Amino acid sequence: MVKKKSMGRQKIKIERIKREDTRQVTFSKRRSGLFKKASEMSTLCGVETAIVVFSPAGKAFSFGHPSVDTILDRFLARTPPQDVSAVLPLVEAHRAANVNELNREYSEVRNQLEAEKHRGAALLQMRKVSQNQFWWKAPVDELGLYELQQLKVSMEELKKNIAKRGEELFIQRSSQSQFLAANSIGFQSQFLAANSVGVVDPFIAQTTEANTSFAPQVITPIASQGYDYGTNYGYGYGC
Amino acid sequence: MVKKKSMGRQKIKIERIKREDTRQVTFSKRRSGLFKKASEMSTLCGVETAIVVFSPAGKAFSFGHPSVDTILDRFLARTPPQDVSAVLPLVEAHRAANVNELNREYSEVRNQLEAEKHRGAALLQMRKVSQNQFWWKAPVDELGLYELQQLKVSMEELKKNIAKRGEELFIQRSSQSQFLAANSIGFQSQFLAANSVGVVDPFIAQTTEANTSFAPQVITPIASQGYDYGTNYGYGYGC
DNA sequence: AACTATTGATAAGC
DNA sequence: TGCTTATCAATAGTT
Repeated sequence: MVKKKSMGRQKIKIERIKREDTRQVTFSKRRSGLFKKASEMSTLCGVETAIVVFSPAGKAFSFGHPSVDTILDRFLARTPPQDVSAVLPLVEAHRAANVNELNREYSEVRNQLEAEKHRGAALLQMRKVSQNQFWWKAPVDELGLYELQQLKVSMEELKKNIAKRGEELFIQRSSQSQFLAANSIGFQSQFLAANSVGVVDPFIAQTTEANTSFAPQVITPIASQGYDYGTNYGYGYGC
Repeated sequence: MVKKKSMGRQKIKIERIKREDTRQVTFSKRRSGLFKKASEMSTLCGVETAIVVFSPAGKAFSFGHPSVDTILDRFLARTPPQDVSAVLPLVEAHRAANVNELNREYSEVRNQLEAEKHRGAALLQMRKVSQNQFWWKAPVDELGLYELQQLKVSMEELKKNIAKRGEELFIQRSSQSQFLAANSIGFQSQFLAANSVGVVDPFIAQTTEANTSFAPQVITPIASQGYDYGTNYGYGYGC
């Protein structure tokens, strides 16, 4: 009989750890692990890396290879005059907000994607598909019997929804329905009439290419070569 | 006898990888892993993290939770500015560059997000739905005419796929098909016939008002509260 | 980009 | 914190 000495590592959900002591321990461990990873990457790949972490208490922890300041200076292109924000806020703040928002959403989405991983192949598949086409174009090949059954049930539901929605739109537009007339198509019953699929009408929504992408590429400043890959870091206080 | 499909991961020495292609691949993988770790740590421990990486080519990659700038500004204790005209262009260009890098860095996930935004509420809704149910249960209410039109076309496709898949499974399991029988679901032709998923004929170009700008967002001020981590050290030459 | 055999990281428990 | 162990997660080498 052997009594296990520990339960070993357990899987955890990526969400704020409630217990304070545990949270602190985890922070310490992971921070260490993160810095180690950064160090390895820097050495292995010949890149320069800087990390800054602020604990809730406002304490700063940092890692830099070769040095935090060197990298941050480069990143921020910090120029002598250290004053900028009094006025640039207008256009600038908006952009900063975008970045902020972008980051937030990145985390959010990634967490969601992470969650989806555990929901089986069907959803994973969906995710891929959603990148290219509309979700309903998802290939059925990966679906198993159970999923197909679900699909069947859901299709019935969907059918009802579509019918309902179709009528809504129909009614909604009937008053000014030049298009409807022009196409001699009504939603009412035809909408779901049998399997026979009607022909798609030529009208197509213009993709508003009023795109919101961010500003076109701005070449990243910089460069400089000749690195020093001596993993030369150590612990120390306040600096 | 089973032939191993790969040697699996091998231990490596932490030193600059010589092969260019391998180094690049490793950089990509580890950078992704590093950012993920940072994201997890931020969430788990409620800390703010920023990472900046410069490739040898001078290309910048960054990660920030909640945002790189917020954190770096704080870290550098940048003082309130006054002289704008001279610096604005520089800073602006930088921000733009940063945004650009963000875009690159999160391309996979963000593209999806972007796509969803451009597509309006429908897909966003889908994303939510995917957390709970199966994608095909996505409500149709949010769909506009254009989407419905797409749906119609896609349903035809889907129908074919389902039929095909259904037959595959049918054949594949015909010998032990109690499952099918028990559920009174036949895939062959019945499957689709029974559901008669014929769809629509929407039309009309609809301006998807999915006007995709990012929601303005105030930069998250730094919180400071709670606990106090004892150790405050930093890696790096700098100091 | 996808796949595994491995190595590496780490949640628990002391 | 530091150590240990059992697991979980990341990833090197291949295809």
